[in-house]
Amino acid sequence: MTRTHEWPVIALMGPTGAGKTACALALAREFPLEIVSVDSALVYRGLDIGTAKPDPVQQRAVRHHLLDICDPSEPYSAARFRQDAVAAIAGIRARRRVPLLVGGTGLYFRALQHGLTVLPAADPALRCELEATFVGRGEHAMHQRLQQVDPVSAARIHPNDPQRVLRALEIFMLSGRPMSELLAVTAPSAAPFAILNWVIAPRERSALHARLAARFHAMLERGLINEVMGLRAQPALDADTPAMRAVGYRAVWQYLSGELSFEQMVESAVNATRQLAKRQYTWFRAVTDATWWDSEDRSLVMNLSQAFAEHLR
RNA sequence: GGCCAGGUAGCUCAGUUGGUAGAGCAGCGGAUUGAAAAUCCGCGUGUCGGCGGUUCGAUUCCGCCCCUGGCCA
Repeated sequence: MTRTHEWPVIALMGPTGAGKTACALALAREFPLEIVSVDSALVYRGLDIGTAKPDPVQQRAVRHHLLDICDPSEPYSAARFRQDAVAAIAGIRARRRVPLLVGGTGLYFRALQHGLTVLPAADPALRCELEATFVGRGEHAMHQRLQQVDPVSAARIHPNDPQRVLRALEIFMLSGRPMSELLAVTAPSAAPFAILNWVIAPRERSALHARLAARFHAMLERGLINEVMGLRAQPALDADTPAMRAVGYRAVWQYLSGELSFEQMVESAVNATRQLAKRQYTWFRAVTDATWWDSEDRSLVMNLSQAFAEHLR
């Protein structure tokens, strides 16, 4: 147990609804684990039911990190995640415990494992300013501006992708240098430890679909609408706040403001969940060194703990 | 039973003055560097309800039948 810090960190990734939490808790009964959440929605305080956040009982059973660390009115980021995760893992190892990364946010896994280029941080005020400058100046005005200052990025980023166009322009405004140049000159630094990638997912994604619909109905029964009503009552939150665009929350918000009927809300939320799962598969399939575990396999937990024991040896 | 309106992609519908059809949504594949549960890109063969008839050619016109909805009995 004294050489804990030398073991590679296991990353348990999987699409929403694949049963990551249950697996992690089962492993924690056998090994001295602490869990580091890799999830862009679980960081927000007050988003509990709709994010399927581990409940208080589960959180008492195993120590969890990176849950409820951010107010929903302020945006979290991949860069903050990387810092927070590295710090959390260092702390766990200092306690001579074993860290386990668990989550479904592909960008965060990548940012942690392969690092991020040093770039200027997001600047909300500048973003507002840029939005205001280009509004009403044509569909692709901002992209055309980017074309002038950073043609390489402009060629890579589709004109219809406002988020990335804005970010590239923001980087140029803040640093005076094109994003493409910064990416080219500085290599991102990899994680200060080895990571072993495990993916838990049904072999056939369609196996998830029925379960995701049932799970959303269960969330409604557990009070999801009340949870969103509480969030809507916070003056700092609106429909465009990143946290309120999370799967389920956006649809319930629209339902509460009368844009969707109840049936439309349910349909929209369940569709969004399926689409999220699909995008997660795309991320995980791109992890070339990952070991895939079939979440439908009855002996999954047994197999996982066997493999886990091997790696701790 | 009679009349009317419909039956086209998984769903909601458009369309073809006769040359075998296309949107939205869903679905599928992909991208992803401080918003990522976000944002974006790409992918459309389907007995055009069935059977006959007219025609070089019918999803389109005609006839009969079946189904759905409405109105009348």
